[in-house]
Amino acid sequence: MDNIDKIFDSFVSNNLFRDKSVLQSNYSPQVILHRSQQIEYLASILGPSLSGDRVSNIFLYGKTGTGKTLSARFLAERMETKANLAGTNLKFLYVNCKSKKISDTEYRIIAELIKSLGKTIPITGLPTDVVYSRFIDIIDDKKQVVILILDEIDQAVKKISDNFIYTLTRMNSELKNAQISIIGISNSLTFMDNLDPRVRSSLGEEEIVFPPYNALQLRDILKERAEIAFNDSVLDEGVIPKCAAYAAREHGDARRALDLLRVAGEIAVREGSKKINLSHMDEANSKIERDKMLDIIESEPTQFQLVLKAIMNLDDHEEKTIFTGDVFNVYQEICEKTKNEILTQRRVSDIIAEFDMLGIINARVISKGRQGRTREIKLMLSPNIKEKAKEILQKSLDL
DNA sequence: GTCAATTCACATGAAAGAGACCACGGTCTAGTG
DNA sequence: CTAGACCGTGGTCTCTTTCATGTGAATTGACGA
Repeated sequence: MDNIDKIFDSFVSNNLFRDKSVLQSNYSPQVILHRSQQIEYLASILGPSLSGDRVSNIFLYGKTGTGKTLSARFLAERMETKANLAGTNLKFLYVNCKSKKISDTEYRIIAELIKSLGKTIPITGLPTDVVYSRFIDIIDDKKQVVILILDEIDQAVKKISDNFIYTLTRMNSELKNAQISIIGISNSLTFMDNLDPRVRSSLGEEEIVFPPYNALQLRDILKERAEIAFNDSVLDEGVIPKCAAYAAREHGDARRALDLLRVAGEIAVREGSKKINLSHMDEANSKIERDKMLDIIESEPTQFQLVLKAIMNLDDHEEKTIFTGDVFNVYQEICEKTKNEILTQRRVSDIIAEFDMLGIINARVISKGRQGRTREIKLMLSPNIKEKAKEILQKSLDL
């Protein structure tokens, strides 16, 4: 009882946060710091759309958390209001190709686009070309300029194929009244290189690079947001610089920096502390790291967890490096014990590759001469995460 | 000793099947006037 | 007569399996010095 009261009290009387939403990633600030160059350039390219002209397709790229999405949406909003005043039909459609809902299929991306136009379409069940033509119909309904913002477009292309973009860029030729342009946003800098040349030239009519923020710029951003988010003088000296430094190490990811600050705040509130200090920061940093991993592990399907379990068992017992064959054997044992279906080696091999992508393990393809070719696997979880991960696996596999 | 062929133990690709899902459209049922 | 429940259809999606082909170096064995 008392404890619960205490917990509640710490929330009620918490005078650290003024407005926490400012630190959430979907918050869009009034001003965007250190991006004026990019934004102005973008604006100058998009400008003609205000008078109803088609504008070049644009390709934005930069690492995560460099303000690509933010800048694009910021400008989209401003331009839409401007267009309203001027009486031009200008529409921005924003789609994140990576979000779970979309789950990276051509069909759903179009479906999402249609939905954001206010029309609906079955989530599945229609042939893809029908969806396209319906999309075209809707857009071509009246004279307007439509600008598609395709966020994380590299993900879409990886899962689907690049002729998806090609179709989109070619769509203009089928439109009679409307004009369509594309803003592609990508995290990967090399994304453009392995595209079909036709797509590359049509998508990349203009390119804007978003360089990572350096520690100083991050500091400015953090300071600005922190002033709104926190009450006065709750941040210890050095918290923001440290936060900026952490994030700068992670290739200048501003989103990460803001998360860090928010979590540090939350930890401080929970502790009932009056201030946020450096130790909160450190804790926040490891918590974010840990949560991310554990979340991934927990949400993984059963078979993936079984394979991971096999890898962890091997990692526990043996000092020597782990190979695919070993994993598969242990995996089979575990499956028999837990009465799970046993997948083929082929599939397990893919699963291991996916773990590699997730950063849970580090796998390297090596050739051992006569002993064949295999992956050399190393578990990349730090000890305390590993323990937690074990618990999660126990829970979700045994019962 | 040297060099090419062999061979291992998988990696990597392609294709195709199983099972789940979902809107659509038609049919059936029950409730309403 | 109409709204809602219920089914079959046609399509997609994801997860797997099956079949095929690729691969890099340790090993082998033939060859020549």
